[in-house]
Amino acid sequence: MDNRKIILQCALELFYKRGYDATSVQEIVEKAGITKPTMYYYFKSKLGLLEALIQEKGEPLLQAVCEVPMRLESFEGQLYELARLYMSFCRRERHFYFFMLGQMYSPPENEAHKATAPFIRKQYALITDTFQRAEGYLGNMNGRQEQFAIGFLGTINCYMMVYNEKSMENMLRDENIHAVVHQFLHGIYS
Amino acid sequence: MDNRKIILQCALELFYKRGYDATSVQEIVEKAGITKPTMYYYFKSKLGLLEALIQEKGEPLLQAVCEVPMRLESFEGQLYELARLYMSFCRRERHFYFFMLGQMYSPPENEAHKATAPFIRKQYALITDTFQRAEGYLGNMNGRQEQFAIGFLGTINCYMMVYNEKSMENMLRDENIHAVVHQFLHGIYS
DNA sequence: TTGCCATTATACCAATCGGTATATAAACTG
DNA sequence: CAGTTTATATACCGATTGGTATAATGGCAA
Repeated sequence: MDNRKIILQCALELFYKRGYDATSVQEIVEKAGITKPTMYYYFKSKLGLLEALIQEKGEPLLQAVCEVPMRLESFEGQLYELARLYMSFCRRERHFYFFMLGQMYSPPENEAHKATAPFIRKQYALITDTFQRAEGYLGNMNGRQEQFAIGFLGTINCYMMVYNEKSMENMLRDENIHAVVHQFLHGIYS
Repeated sequence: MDNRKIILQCALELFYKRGYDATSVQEIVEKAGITKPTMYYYFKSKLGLLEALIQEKGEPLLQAVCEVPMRLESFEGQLYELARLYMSFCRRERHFYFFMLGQMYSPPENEAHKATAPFIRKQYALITDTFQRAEGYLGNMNGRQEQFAIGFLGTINCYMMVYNEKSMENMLRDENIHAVVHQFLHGIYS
């Protein structure tokens, strides 16, 4: 099999379990069954390895989020579709998603944070656009579009954390997707 | 001044900026203007230093959260008081709070995560109790008390992240406290 | 003064860190 | 076949890591 992909996968699992800083290059190459120069041949540094990981695992999510408004006209429909998208992605790429989630809250001066920040900012920008386009439907948001985006993704992430501790199998059922969006739109009452 | 407290404060600022793993003992003692054996005299290890930090900075928050239901009868009043408490604490101990927030999402096998997990679990337990006691008011929650607790704290944390990037001065105004709890209870509509 | 105990520093440890110079093996190219 | 490129390993680098053995302070009690 392709050594490059093996390295990426092993690195992801170790980054997820131990974090970027705490994972040594030595551990990665041992797990991958290769040696250091091989890793430095494909990725010019430990940071380069992380960047490649973000690029190759993250791009499909950004692409999918991008395409949602092109397929759906209703604002609420877009929200449901986004929730479904994120939960589906999180189930498929669980280690990657929770690793990124952790980086989001990690110190801004951190090397790993800087590598992850653009990917996360792109997500927020796309979701903020979704609220921006709903201006006629939601009324005047007083520039709180980004706050809504953060709150929306935050609510989804809370749910995913809950399901992560039980099982993620049921998470994708329509009633659960509905519950997340409903909580964001209408709160826990009703 | 007390060297012990200087070490704790310097460690916190470095942990916040760079993360626990990426911060070396050498950096801490240099910033504190002392040498390594002094640090190892007060805290027997780097991990011991972190544990002392969590204990001494975190205990007041747990204590305050504990006392909320003793002072207030109304469920919604308790929620407002909790939101005010967290925002006030976050403003007073900003570096500590965001450091803990980052640890919450960090890998479970991580040494630093294990040290912070009990503190975070205690918080969730106390908030879960608040929802449990509101059973008569909220109706049957079908065992979703903990999910509500996670969602409630999650919503508050999202708001604090938003205010952290602007200014935290206005965060404590009554209308903002109200907005957070209202979003949790009634959603972004209404 | 004497002795004890709390506090701090000098100087060091083995282990590990990210990264590389160099050599080699295999595969493609002419 | 020879020459080049791609892919991999051995063996090493200086720097830094968390941690400590040892000794010197300083103040306080007897």
